[in-house]
Amino acid sequence: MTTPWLTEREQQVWLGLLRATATLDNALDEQLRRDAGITHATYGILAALSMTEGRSLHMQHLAFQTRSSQSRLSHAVAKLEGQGYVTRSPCPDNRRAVHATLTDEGMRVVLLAAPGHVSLVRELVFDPLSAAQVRQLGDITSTLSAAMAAAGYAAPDFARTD
Amino acid sequence: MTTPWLTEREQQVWLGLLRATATLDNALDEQLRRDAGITHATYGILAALSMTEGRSLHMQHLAFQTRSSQSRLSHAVAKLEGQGYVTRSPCPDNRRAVHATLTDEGMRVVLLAAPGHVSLVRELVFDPLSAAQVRQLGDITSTLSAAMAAAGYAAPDFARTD
DNA sequence: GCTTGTTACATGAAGTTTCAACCAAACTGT
DNA sequence: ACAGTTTGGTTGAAACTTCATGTAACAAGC
Repeated sequence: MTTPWLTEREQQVWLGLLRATATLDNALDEQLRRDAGITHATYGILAALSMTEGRSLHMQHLAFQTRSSQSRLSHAVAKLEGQGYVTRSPCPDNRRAVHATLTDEGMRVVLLAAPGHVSLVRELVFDPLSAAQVRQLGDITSTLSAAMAAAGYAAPDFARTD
Repeated sequence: MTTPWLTEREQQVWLGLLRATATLDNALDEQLRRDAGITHATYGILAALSMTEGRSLHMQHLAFQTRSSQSRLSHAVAKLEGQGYVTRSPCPDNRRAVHATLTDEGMRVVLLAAPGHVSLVRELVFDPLSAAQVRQLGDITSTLSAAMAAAGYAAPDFARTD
Protein backbone atom coordinates (compact mmCIF):
# COMPACT_ATOMS: atom_id res chain seq x y z
CA MET A 1 0.00 0.00 0.00
CA THR A 2 2.62 2.44 1.07
CA THR A 3 5.44 0.40 -0.44
CA PRO A 4 7.43 2.20 -3.11
CA TRP A 5 7.35 0.17 -6.27
CA LEU A 6 7.90 -0.11 -9.99
CA THR A 7 5.62 1.27 -12.64
CA GLU A 8 2.56 -0.81 -13.40
CA ARG A 9 4.12 -2.17 -16.55
CA GLU A 10 7.47 -2.90 -14.96
CA GLN A 11 5.87 -4.68 -12.07
CA GLN A 12 3.90 -6.78 -14.50
CA VAL A 13 7.05 -7.78 -16.37
CA TRP A 14 8.95 -8.37 -13.16
CA LEU A 15 6.35 -10.56 -11.50
CA GLY A 16 5.85 -12.35 -14.81
CA LEU A 17 9.54 -13.13 -14.96
CA LEU A 18 9.60 -14.41 -11.38
CA ARG A 19 6.57 -16.55 -12.01
CA ALA A 20 7.81 -17.95 -15.30
CA THR A 21 11.23 -18.89 -14.00
CA ALA A 22 9.83 -20.44 -10.83
CA THR A 23 7.32 -22.46 -12.80
CA LEU A 24 9.90 -23.57 -15.33
CA ASP A 25 12.27 -24.72 -12.64
CA ASN A 26 9.48 -26.59 -11.00
CA ALA A 27 8.48 -28.30 -14.22
CA LEU A 28 12.02 -29.44 -14.88
CA ASP A 29 12.42 -30.72 -11.35
CA GLU A 30 9.22 -32.66 -11.64
CA GLN A 31 10.19 -34.34 -14.91
CA LEU A 32 13.65 -35.27 -13.67
CA ARG A 33 12.33 -36.67 -10.45
CA ARG A 34 9.77 -38.73 -12.31
CA ASP A 35 12.15 -40.02 -14.96
CA ALA A 36 15.33 -40.50 -12.97
CA GLY A 37 14.71 -39.71 -9.32
CA ILE A 38 17.03 -36.70 -9.27
CA THR A 39 16.64 -32.95 -8.96
CA HIS A 40 17.50 -30.34 -11.54
CA ALA A 41 20.59 -29.39 -9.54
CA THR A 42 21.77 -32.99 -9.41
CA TYR A 43 21.11 -33.41 -13.10
CA GLY A 44 23.30 -30.39 -13.73
CA ILE A 45 26.18 -32.05 -11.93
CA LEU A 46 25.83 -35.38 -13.67
CA ALA A 47 25.29 -33.77 -17.07
CA ALA A 48 28.34 -31.56 -16.70
CA LEU A 49 30.46 -34.60 -15.88
CA SER A 50 28.97 -36.63 -18.71
CA MET A 51 30.00 -34.04 -21.26
CA THR A 52 33.68 -33.95 -20.43
CA GLU A 53 36.58 -35.98 -21.67
CA GLY A 54 36.96 -38.81 -19.20
CA ARG A 55 33.65 -37.95 -17.49
CA SER A 56 35.67 -36.25 -14.80
CA LEU A 57 36.15 -32.75 -13.43
CA HIS A 58 37.85 -30.94 -10.58
CA MET A 59 35.37 -30.02 -7.88
CA GLN A 60 36.18 -26.37 -8.38
CA HIS A 61 35.40 -26.44 -12.06
CA LEU A 62 32.28 -28.47 -11.49
CA ALA A 63 31.05 -25.99 -8.89
CA PHE A 64 31.46 -23.15 -11.35
CA GLN A 65 29.72 -24.96 -14.19
CA THR A 66 26.77 -25.86 -12.01
CA ARG A 67 26.56 -22.46 -10.31
CA SER A 68 26.92 -24.23 -7.00
CA SER A 69 28.78 -23.24 -3.87
CA GLN A 70 31.71 -25.43 -2.89
CA SER A 71 29.90 -26.58 0.17
CA ARG A 72 26.76 -27.50 -1.67
CA LEU A 73 28.71 -29.37 -4.29
CA SER A 74 30.71 -31.19 -1.67
CA HIS A 75 27.54 -32.40 0.05
CA ALA A 76 25.87 -33.23 -3.23
CA VAL A 77 28.84 -35.20 -4.55
CA ALA A 78 29.14 -37.01 -1.23
CA LYS A 79 25.57 -38.12 -1.68
CA LEU A 80 26.10 -39.08 -5.31
CA GLU A 81 29.15 -41.05 -4.25
CA GLY A 82 27.02 -42.90 -1.73
CA GLN A 83 24.57 -43.69 -4.49
CA GLY A 84 27.34 -45.00 -6.68
CA TYR A 85 26.89 -42.38 -9.40
CA VAL A 86 30.19 -40.62 -8.86
CA THR A 87 33.59 -41.43 -7.42
CA ARG A 88 36.07 -39.02 -5.88
CA SER A 89 39.81 -39.31 -6.28
CA PRO A 90 42.69 -37.03 -5.39
CA CYS A 91 44.30 -35.32 -8.35
CA PRO A 92 47.89 -36.42 -8.85
CA ASP A 93 49.00 -33.02 -10.20
CA ASN A 94 47.65 -31.03 -7.32
CA ARG A 95 47.17 -32.82 -4.09
CA ARG A 96 44.54 -30.52 -2.69
CA ALA A 97 42.35 -30.86 -5.75
CA VAL A 98 39.81 -33.65 -6.14
CA HIS A 99 38.46 -35.24 -9.27
CA ALA A 100 34.81 -36.16 -9.37
CA THR A 101 34.24 -38.89 -11.92
CA LEU A 102 30.98 -40.20 -13.29
CA THR A 103 30.56 -43.95 -12.93
CA ASP A 104 28.88 -46.16 -15.52
CA GLU A 105 25.90 -46.29 -13.22
CA GLY A 106 25.85 -42.49 -13.09
CA MET A 107 26.12 -42.31 -16.85
CA ARG A 108 23.16 -44.64 -17.09
CA VAL A 109 21.11 -42.19 -15.01
CA VAL A 110 22.08 -39.25 -17.21
CA LEU A 111 21.18 -41.15 -20.34
CA LEU A 112 17.91 -42.10 -18.77
CA ALA A 113 17.04 -38.53 -17.80
CA ALA A 114 18.49 -36.51 -20.65
CA PRO A 115 16.09 -37.19 -23.51
CA GLY A 116 13.04 -36.27 -21.47
CA HIS A 117 14.80 -33.27 -20.03
CA VAL A 118 15.91 -31.92 -23.36
CA SER A 119 12.56 -32.49 -24.95
CA LEU A 120 10.84 -30.69 -22.08
CA VAL A 121 13.16 -27.72 -22.43
CA ARG A 122 12.32 -27.72 -26.09
CA GLU A 123 8.60 -28.02 -25.47
CA LEU A 124 8.45 -25.34 -22.81
CA VAL A 125 11.04 -22.89 -24.07
CA PHE A 126 12.30 -23.17 -27.62
CA ASP A 127 9.22 -24.38 -29.43
CA PRO A 128 6.87 -21.71 -28.07
CA LEU A 129 9.30 -18.90 -28.90
CA SER A 130 9.96 -17.58 -32.38
CA ALA A 131 13.51 -17.55 -33.69
CA ALA A 132 13.53 -13.80 -33.13
CA GLN A 133 12.45 -14.23 -29.54
CA VAL A 134 15.15 -16.79 -28.88
CA ARG A 135 17.65 -14.27 -30.18
CA GLN A 136 16.13 -11.55 -28.02
CA LEU A 137 16.18 -13.77 -24.97
CA GLY A 138 19.85 -14.51 -25.56
CA ASP A 139 20.61 -10.82 -25.83
CA ILE A 140 18.59 -9.99 -22.75
CA THR A 141 20.22 -12.61 -20.55
CA SER A 142 23.64 -11.52 -21.78
CA THR A 143 22.82 -7.93 -20.93
CA LEU A 144 21.56 -8.88 -17.50
CA SER A 145 24.55 -11.04 -16.74
CA ALA A 146 26.86 -8.23 -17.79
CA ALA A 147 24.97 -5.75 -15.63
CA MET A 148 25.14 -8.05 -12.63
CA ALA A 149 28.82 -8.68 -13.16
CA ALA A 150 29.41 -4.95 -13.42
CA ALA A 151 27.53 -4.44 -10.18
CA GLY A 152 29.76 -6.98 -8.51
CA TYR A 153 27.27 -9.82 -8.40
CA ALA A 154 28.19 -13.22 -9.68
CA ALA A 155 26.89 -16.72 -9.47
CA PRO A 156 26.93 -18.12 -5.91
CA ASP A 157 30.45 -18.09 -4.46
CA PHE A 158 32.35 -16.88 -7.48
CA ALA A 159 34.00 -13.58 -8.09
CA ARG A 160 36.36 -14.84 -10.74
CA THR A 161 35.12 -15.86 -14.16
CA ASP A 162 37.56 -18.75 -14.30
CA MET B 1 29.69 -36.56 -24.67
CA THR B 2 27.04 -38.99 -25.77
CA THR B 3 24.24 -36.93 -24.26
CA PRO B 4 21.63 -35.77 -26.74
CA TRP B 5 21.38 -32.04 -26.51
CA LEU B 6 20.28 -28.74 -28.02
CA THR B 7 21.93 -26.91 -30.87
CA GLU B 8 24.99 -24.90 -29.99
CA ARG B 9 23.06 -21.66 -30.08
CA GLU B 10 20.12 -23.02 -28.10
CA GLN B 11 22.37 -24.43 -25.46
CA GLN B 12 24.10 -21.10 -25.16
CA VAL B 13 20.78 -19.30 -24.65
CA TRP B 14 19.54 -21.95 -22.26
CA LEU B 15 22.59 -22.00 -20.04
CA GLY B 16 22.68 -18.22 -20.18
CA LEU B 17 19.13 -18.07 -18.94
CA LEU B 18 19.81 -20.48 -16.11
CA ARG B 19 22.89 -18.56 -15.11
CA ALA B 20 21.25 -15.16 -15.28
CA THR B 21 18.21 -16.15 -13.25
CA ALA B 22 20.30 -17.93 -10.64
CA THR B 23 22.62 -14.98 -10.28
CA LEU B 24 19.76 -12.52 -10.11
CA ASP B 25 18.01 -14.48 -7.42
CA ASN B 26 21.23 -14.66 -5.51
CA ALA B 27 21.83 -10.94 -5.75
CA LEU B 28 18.34 -10.15 -4.48
CA ASP B 29 18.71 -12.58 -1.61
CA GLU B 30 21.96 -11.02 -0.64
CA GLN B 31 20.63 -7.47 -0.62
CA LEU B 32 17.54 -8.40 1.38
CA ARG B 33 19.54 -10.34 3.91
CA ARG B 34 21.93 -7.43 4.34
CA ASP B 35 19.26 -4.76 4.59
CA ALA B 36 16.54 -6.52 6.51
CA GLY B 37 17.69 -9.99 7.49
CA ILE B 38 15.14 -11.79 5.33
CA THR B 39 15.21 -13.92 2.20
CA HIS B 40 13.64 -13.11 -1.14
CA ALA B 41 10.88 -15.61 -0.44
CA THR B 42 10.13 -14.02 2.92
CA TYR B 43 10.16 -10.58 1.37
CA GLY B 44 7.58 -11.79 -1.13
CA ILE B 45 5.27 -12.80 1.69
CA LEU B 46 5.65 -9.58 3.63
CA ALA B 47 5.38 -7.43 0.51
CA ALA B 48 2.24 -9.20 -0.64
CA LEU B 49 0.63 -8.58 2.74
CA SER B 50 1.79 -4.99 2.83
CA MET B 51 0.05 -4.23 -0.43
CA THR B 52 -3.42 -5.39 0.56
CA GLU B 53 -6.27 -3.59 2.22
CA GLY B 54 -5.89 -4.28 5.91
CA ARG B 55 -2.43 -5.84 5.40
CA SER B 56 -4.10 -9.22 5.64
CA LEU B 57 -4.70 -12.23 3.38
CA HIS B 58 -6.00 -15.77 3.53
CA MET B 59 -3.16 -18.27 3.62
CA GLN B 60 -4.45 -19.78 0.40
CA HIS B 61 -4.36 -16.52 -1.46
CA LEU B 62 -1.01 -15.63 -0.04
CA ALA B 63 0.43 -18.98 -1.10
CA PHE B 64 -0.72 -18.35 -4.65
CA GLN B 65 0.62 -14.84 -4.82
CA THR B 66 4.00 -15.90 -3.54
CA ARG B 67 4.21 -19.08 -5.66
CA SER B 68 4.60 -21.06 -2.48
CA SER B 69 3.27 -24.43 -1.47
CA GLN B 70 0.85 -24.47 1.43
CA SER B 71 3.33 -26.30 3.55
CA ARG B 72 6.15 -23.92 2.87
CA LEU B 73 3.93 -20.95 3.58
CA SER B 74 2.67 -22.50 6.77
CA HIS B 75 6.22 -23.00 8.04
CA ALA B 76 7.31 -19.58 6.86
CA VAL B 77 4.36 -17.78 8.45
CA ALA B 78 4.88 -19.73 11.66
CA LYS B 79 8.39 -18.40 11.77
CA LEU B 80 7.29 -14.87 10.91
CA GLU B 81 4.72 -15.10 13.67
CA GLY B 82 7.46 -16.09 16.08
CA GLN B 83 9.42 -13.06 14.97
CA GLY B 84 6.43 -10.83 15.53
CA TYR B 85 6.11 -9.80 11.89
CA VAL B 86 2.80 -11.51 11.23
CA THR B 87 -0.18 -12.67 13.25
CA ARG B 88 -2.56 -15.48 12.39
CA SER B 89 -6.24 -15.41 13.16
CA PRO B 90 -9.13 -17.67 12.21
CA CYS B 91 -11.43 -16.23 9.59
CA PRO B 92 -14.93 -15.66 10.98
CA ASP B 93 -16.62 -16.45 7.65
CA ASN B 94 -14.91 -19.77 7.10
CA ARG B 95 -13.59 -21.53 10.11
CA ARG B 96 -10.97 -23.55 8.30
CA ALA B 97 -9.47 -20.48 6.66
CA VAL B 98 -6.80 -18.42 8.38
CA HIS B 99 -5.92 -14.77 7.97
CA ALA B 100 -2.27 -13.83 8.02
CA THR B 101 -1.90 -10.19 9.02
CA LEU B 102 1.17 -8.02 8.88
CA THR B 103 2.02 -6.37 12.20
CA ASP B 104 3.41 -2.86 12.51
CA GLU B 105 6.75 -4.44 13.20
CA GLY B 106 6.44 -6.48 10.01
CA MET B 107 5.48 -3.39 8.08
CA ARG B 108 8.57 -1.69 9.41
CA VAL B 109 10.70 -4.50 7.98
CA VAL B 110 9.06 -4.22 4.56
CA LEU B 111 9.58 -0.49 4.51
CA LEU B 112 13.16 -1.02 5.49
CA ALA B 113 13.82 -3.58 2.76
CA ALA B 114 11.70 -2.28 -0.09
CA PRO B 115 13.63 0.76 -1.29
CA GLY B 116 16.87 -1.15 -1.62
CA HIS B 117 15.11 -4.09 -3.19
CA VAL B 118 13.31 -2.01 -5.77
CA SER B 119 16.37 -0.03 -6.64
CA LEU B 120 18.38 -3.21 -7.09
CA VAL B 121 15.73 -4.66 -9.40
CA ARG B 122 15.93 -1.43 -11.33
CA GLU B 123 19.71 -1.43 -11.40
CA LEU B 124 20.06 -5.06 -12.44
CA VAL B 125 17.05 -5.47 -14.70
CA PHE B 126 15.22 -2.42 -15.95
CA ASP B 127 18.04 0.07 -16.33
CA PRO B 128 20.32 -2.20 -18.38
CA LEU B 129 17.53 -3.17 -20.76
CA SER B 130 16.15 -0.92 -23.47
CA ALA B 131 12.43 -0.18 -23.50
CA ALA B 132 12.12 -2.55 -26.44
CA GLN B 133 13.87 -5.30 -24.53
CA VAL B 134 11.58 -4.85 -21.54
CA ARG B 135 8.67 -5.25 -23.91
CA GLN B 136 10.26 -8.32 -25.45
CA LEU B 137 10.95 -9.82 -22.06
CA GLY B 138 7.34 -9.30 -21.07
CA ASP B 139 6.16 -11.02 -24.23
CA ILE B 140 8.61 -13.88 -23.81
CA THR B 141 7.65 -14.60 -20.21
CA SER B 142 3.97 -14.45 -21.13
CA THR B 143 4.55 -16.90 -23.94
CA LEU B 144 6.50 -19.24 -21.71
CA SER B 145 3.91 -19.10 -18.96
CA ALA B 146 1.20 -19.84 -21.47
CA ALA B 147 3.16 -22.76 -22.89
CA MET B 148 3.75 -24.19 -19.44
CA ALA B 149 0.12 -23.78 -18.50
CA ALA B 150 -0.89 -25.50 -21.72
CA ALA B 151 1.47 -28.36 -20.93
CA GLY B 152 -0.17 -28.74 -17.54
CA TYR B 153 2.56 -27.15 -15.50
CA ALA B 154 1.77 -24.41 -13.04
CA ALA B 155 3.46 -22.66 -10.18
CA PRO B 156 4.23 -25.00 -7.25
CA ASP B 157 1.09 -26.66 -5.92
CA PHE B 158 -1.47 -24.95 -8.08
CA ALA B 159 -3.58 -26.28 -10.88
CA ARG B 160 -6.24 -23.64 -10.63
CA THR B 161 -5.56 -20.01 -11.53
CA ASP B 162 -7.75 -18.79 -8.70
C1' DG C 1 -27.80 -38.28 11.18
C1' DC C 2 -24.21 -40.95 9.04
C1' DT C 3 -20.68 -42.09 5.60
C1' DT C 4 -17.58 -40.37 2.05
C1' DG C 5 -14.93 -36.77 -0.09
C1' DT C 6 -12.69 -32.37 -0.40
C1' DT C 7 -10.64 -28.12 1.37
C1' DA C 8 -7.61 -25.45 4.53
C1' DC C 9 -4.04 -25.70 7.26
C1' DA C 10 -0.46 -27.77 10.57
C1' DT C 11 3.29 -30.69 11.74
C1' DG C 12 7.20 -33.98 12.24
C1' DA C 13 10.63 -36.18 9.70
C1' DA C 14 13.67 -36.34 5.87
C1' DG C 15 16.27 -34.07 2.41
C1' DT C 16 18.78 -29.99 0.79
C1' DT C 17 21.29 -25.63 1.19
C1' DT C 18 23.75 -22.32 3.65
C1' DC C 19 26.79 -20.86 7.29
C1' DA C 20 30.78 -20.97 9.90
C1' DA C 21 34.45 -23.17 11.06
C1' DC C 22 38.13 -26.26 9.93
C1' DC C 23 42.25 -28.75 7.80
C1' DA C 24 45.85 -29.46 4.72
C1' DA C 25 48.42 -28.36 0.56
C1' DA C 26 50.57 -24.76 -2.02
C1' DC C 27 52.27 -20.29 -2.74
C1' DT C 28 54.55 -15.65 -0.85
C1' DG C 29 57.96 -13.02 0.76
C1' DT C 30 61.88 -13.05 3.93
C1' DA D 1 63.71 -22.81 6.06
C1' DC D 2 59.49 -20.52 7.96
C1' DA D 3 55.57 -17.60 9.37
C1' DG D 4 51.52 -15.80 6.78
C1' DT D 5 48.25 -16.07 3.24
C1' DT D 6 45.60 -18.15 -0.31
C1' DT D 7 43.46 -22.17 -2.42
C1' DG D 8 40.72 -26.55 -2.56
C1' DG D 9 37.97 -29.09 -0.19
C1' DT D 10 35.33 -31.02 3.91
C1' DT D 11 32.22 -31.03 7.82
C1' DG D 12 28.53 -30.32 11.50
C1' DA D 13 24.98 -27.44 12.77
C1' DA D 14 21.35 -24.40 11.60
C1' DA D 15 17.93 -22.93 8.32
C1' DC D 16 14.86 -23.94 4.92
C1' DT D 17 11.98 -26.91 1.85
C1' DT D 18 9.56 -30.90 0.71
C1' DC D 19 7.07 -35.03 1.76
C1' DA D 20 3.81 -37.68 4.01
C1' DT D 21 0.47 -37.49 7.04
C1' DG D 22 -2.96 -35.64 10.42
C1' DT D 23 -6.97 -32.88 11.95
C1' DA D 24 -10.74 -30.10 11.62
C1' DA D 25 -14.39 -27.85 8.78
C1' DC D 26 -17.45 -28.07 5.31
C1' DA D 27 -20.20 -30.40 1.45
C1' DA D 28 -23.01 -34.13 -0.75
C1' DG D 29 -25.38 -38.23 -0.95
C1' DC D 30 -27.94 -41.54 1.02
